[in-house]
Formats: sequence, C-alpha cells, structure tokens
Amino acid sequence: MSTIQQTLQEQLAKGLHELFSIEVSEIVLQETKKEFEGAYTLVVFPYTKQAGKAPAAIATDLGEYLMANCGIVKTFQVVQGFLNISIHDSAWLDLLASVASDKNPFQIESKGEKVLIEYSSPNTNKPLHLGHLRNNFLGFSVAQILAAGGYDVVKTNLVNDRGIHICKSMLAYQLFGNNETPETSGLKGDHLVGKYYVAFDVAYKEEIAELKAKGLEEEQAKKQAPILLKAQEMLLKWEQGDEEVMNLWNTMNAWVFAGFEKSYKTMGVSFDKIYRESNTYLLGKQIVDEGLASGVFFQKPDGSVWINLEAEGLDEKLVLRKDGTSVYITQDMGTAQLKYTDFKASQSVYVVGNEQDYHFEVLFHILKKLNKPFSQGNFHLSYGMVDLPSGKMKSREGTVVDADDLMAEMIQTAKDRTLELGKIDGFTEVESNELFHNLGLGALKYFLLKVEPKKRMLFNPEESIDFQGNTGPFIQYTHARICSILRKAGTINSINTDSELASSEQELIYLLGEYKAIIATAAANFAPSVIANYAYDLAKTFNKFYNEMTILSEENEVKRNIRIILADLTGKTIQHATSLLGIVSPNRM
RNA sequence: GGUUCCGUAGCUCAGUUGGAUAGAGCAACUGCCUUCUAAGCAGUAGGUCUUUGGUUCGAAUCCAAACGGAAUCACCA
Repeated sequence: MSTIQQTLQEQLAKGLHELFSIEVSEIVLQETKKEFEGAYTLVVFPYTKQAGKAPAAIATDLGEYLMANCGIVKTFQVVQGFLNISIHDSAWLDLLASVASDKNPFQIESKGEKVLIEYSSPNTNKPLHLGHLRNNFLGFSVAQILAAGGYDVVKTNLVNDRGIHICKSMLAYQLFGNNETPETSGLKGDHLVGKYYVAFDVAYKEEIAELKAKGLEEEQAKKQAPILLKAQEMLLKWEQGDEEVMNLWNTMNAWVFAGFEKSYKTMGVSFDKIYRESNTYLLGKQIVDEGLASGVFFQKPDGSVWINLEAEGLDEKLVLRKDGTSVYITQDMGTAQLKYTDFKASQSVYVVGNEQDYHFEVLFHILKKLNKPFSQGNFHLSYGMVDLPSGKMKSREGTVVDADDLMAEMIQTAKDRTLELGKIDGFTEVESNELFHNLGLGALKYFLLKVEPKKRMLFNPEESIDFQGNTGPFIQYTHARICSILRKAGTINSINTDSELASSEQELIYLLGEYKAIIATAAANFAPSVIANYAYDLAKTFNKFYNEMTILSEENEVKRNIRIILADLTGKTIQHATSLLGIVSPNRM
C-alpha cells in the first residue's frame, strides 16, 4: 500500500469520526474507474445509516474535510455515493521518489517464518509431460513469491521411485530391451524408460485380449495376464532387496534422474532437498503404531488399520494394509514427519493436482487428530489438469504432450519469430540461443501461470502459444525496450517534485506504488496469477506512456529526468515480477 | 448416487474481503514506423456474467435450487 493511500485512509477515518462520529477500523479505498476523474474512490453507501444523511451529502462533506485537512488532495468529485479523490502531482512525485530511493523496493521484511514447499514429485517410470510443467512452474513461482514475501523458503521434491508402475517399465525393459542404454539408443534416459512403460502396456493389453479370446471375463483377464503377475513378482523381489532387481532398478533410475536433471535445467527450476519414496515409504508405520496406541486409529479383525473421519464429514479410511504394508497415505504421514524433523517449517505447501483433493483433505485431518506439531499450516495447492482437445493425457497410452518436446518447440518458435523480425543484429550465437530460450520459456511459463491454478485448462498443440498481446514475450519486450532507453539516457538525477504529470505518468506511478502490496497478496494466496496479471498491467501501462510521451528528446530537463526514472523503475519492477514467475527478462530482444 | 471444483465475448482468460456503463488478449475490420525497439499504440465490432429464486441501497461476486462439465469416493500411487 502506498503512502498516499495510507494518508487518505487516516484522514478519512478521522473525518468520519469528527463529522459523523463514525468509527471505522479500516477504510477501503479502490482505484477510480477510468471514466471518472480521480485516483482513489471511497464508497460512502455503508455510512448512510450511521451518518443519517444522503450518500452524496456525506461524500461532499468528506471531500471538503479532505481539502481542508489533507495537503495531498488536489480536488474531489462526488458521483452519487462515490467520492472520487484527485491527488496533487507533487504527492505522486514524492511517492515515485520514495519508491525509487528505496534500497529494497521489492523485498518484504522477513517474517521469521519458514515455509516448506513440495512440488514436481515425478514418477521415475516415464518422462515429464505438460501437466508436470504446470506443477513445476507453479511450485517454483510460489517459492519465489513467498521468498519475496519475507518467508524463509525450502523447496522440496518427493520423487516416486518405487511401486508396481516402476516395476512395469523395468520388466518390459528386461523382456524387450536388448540391453539398450541412453547412449546406444540416443534417447534421453527418462524417455528410454518411458518407452518401456508404454511397451508394457501394449504387451499387457495383448495378453488381456488373448485371455478374453480363450473365454475369460475382462476382469479376470486383467488380473491373470502373465506379464502383470511377473511385475507383481518383481515388486516383491524389490521389497526383499533381490540383487538382480535392485541392480536394474538402480540403473534405470539413474537414467531417469539424469534425464530429469536436464529437464529441470531447461525449465529453470531447482530444489533444496530431494526426497525419494524408496527411502520414506516405511516411515509412516511408526506413526500408525502411535495412533493405534492413542486411539486415533483402530484395527479391524483382519489386522488392517483404519481411521474414522465420519465426524469430519468423510468416511472410514485405511491407513495400513492387513499384511502390514503401507499405503499412499501411510507414506505421506511419514514424509510429513520427516520433513518436519529436517526443517521445522511452520507452513507446508503441497503442489499436487486436484485429483488428489480428497487425499490431502484426509491427510490433514489425520495429522490434526494425531495432534502433530506439523498439523497446522498445511496447504494443498491444488491445480486443474491440462487437457488436450482429444481429452485427458495418458502416459501409458502415449497420448501426452511431452515436456521436453514442448519446451523445444517453444524455443524453436521463439527463434523463428525473432529471425522473422530480424532482431538479433550484433548478437553472438550464445546470446541468440539464450534469448530464444528465455523467450520460448517465458511464453510457456506465462501461459501456464496467468491462469488461476484450480481451473483446468485446455491446451491445443495445433495452435501455438502466442507471442503477442497478453503473453510473456509482450512483457519481456517492454523490459527490453526500457533497457534500450536507459542505455542512451546518461546519468539520472534526483527527482524534482515540482512538475506536472500526464495521466499516463500518474497511472504508472500508481501501479509502481502498488507492487509491494501485490507481492503480499500473491504470497498470502500462493497465487502467481496475481503477479502475472500485475506484470501485464504494468507493461501495458508503460507502453501507453511510451507511445504518448517522448522521453529522451523531452526538452524540459525536469520532465525528461522524471520520465527516465519512471522507465528505470518500471524496468526493474518488470524484471523482478517476471523473476517471481521464473521468467527471465532479457535486456535486448 | 455422495462429496469437491469449474461455468464471464466466437476462442483463451482477468475481475482480491459485494460498488459506478462487466475488462484484457487472440481471431475480424480501420488507422499509426525519416523521432526513444511496431513482439508496440490508438480505434470499430463483439455480453441475458449457464438458468431461476433469495439476501440488500447495490450481486459476475454471498445463499439456495436446477442445468452443463471435471475430479474423487481402491488393502493403486
């Protein structure tokens, strides 16, 4: 919130008290609509009863009060119950000067609180796809935003590297792989493994068809297919630590991890700590024992362990199988414990798709019932699936938009577009490639992050992601433009606040003054889309200003200097805002 | 069937505690590059905010119901 807004709020609260004896805890101001004159608007309808006057009369009284008591107010207009307040240019310039001279205009003071954010969480049986991109970009961005919001952030990744699905690709590799490796096949490790995950499904389906031809019911055929039985056998061997199986598992996992490493690098995301389910899956059992002892869980005659969540509006939920092995939620209890032991974070954010809404609801209820110290501050950042025009993506059927392919395509599109526009004069090859990368990824990240997470979104591979309009490259372009001006601007002097402002200049100052509050809102709501929309708004406002005003050739020294400072601060703000989205804003493009 | 989420322009989406005549971009059409990067700017056109009822000075926003779509309700992860 800017100082202008604060001053107005204080004065309006005083005014309401002195004129009408109304006490208000918080005055809510909004931006005045473009059709009306003014910068801030107070809606006075809520005070009509207490004041015993008509809305317009209250607004007029308050406006006159401000004129008499508040130096920054230039004038006011009353439209029905709306009090529109105009601010002196000198006050706007004061605001600009204060933001421009702020040593840390983008960093909110430390809250002394640690937040743990878990995202990405891939399976090691297949490469990453478009859905993972949404997850990774969201998780990384939220981490950046929380850090800017004053939190101590720890980024974690819980890799699902064990289970029947992993055995499926291992088995298929054993059967059909002919010892091929990433080196001999020329395939990235995760893609090679993914190939066998698909191969398993193909073979499995063939076997089911054969069994059905022999007269078995579909259900029976699915359970009895030899290749599935073999995969189950392999899982047992894995759990027993069978040497051959472990060797294969280690080898294939190493391939996948090397592949993921590359993808993460291209995505520009990183982690402070990587957990693997193969190390954590047994941990939850201790917690189950504790819960049984304290009566939170109960045991059925067959030995399985359950929790009753009917009082919470849910139902009974299994937490341990009758054979004593752990299920998904057992692992998550264990992992939650482990993460708490490692980091003692006061908040924990899980970036996981909305198909697991129910799972996390259950998990958080269980942690509360167990009265764990980490039962508070848990948040499931749930996001919708990315659908294709043909429907849902399915890895085992090969109907996915592959993450690596898509990123490569975006980079290629950025390259084509840039060459078309002939904009890389004087770039070295390294610089060009860096630019194509930043633009391609910028377009992709912005496309995925500008949308509210919980909405499911449609991605049409036939229609490439735009580079014009409300897009990442538009914002990046604005930044590059600003850099170009600044390269030619020479020294920047301090602001002379005795000058006049055009409306586009004033709008820019208004937006720049809001940025810290925007970060706070985004952090409080784990919402990159708030930052994305702000960045677009800011870029758009700057471009309007850029087209209306001359900057470098402005003859009035004071005005010229103000405009350069405006450009400078806008550039820095865009740079920072895009960085919170994981987007790099190039200096030239 | 139960629960949860979503439904705003032809398409993709904004709309932060309820406020003025519901906003952008894409696509279509018109203008603007011998002045700071035209990946830009200005403009035209495009809406029963799924529907119905309720709450109130005021509802896209809150409540209820209906309709449409999605997810989930596994001793899979």
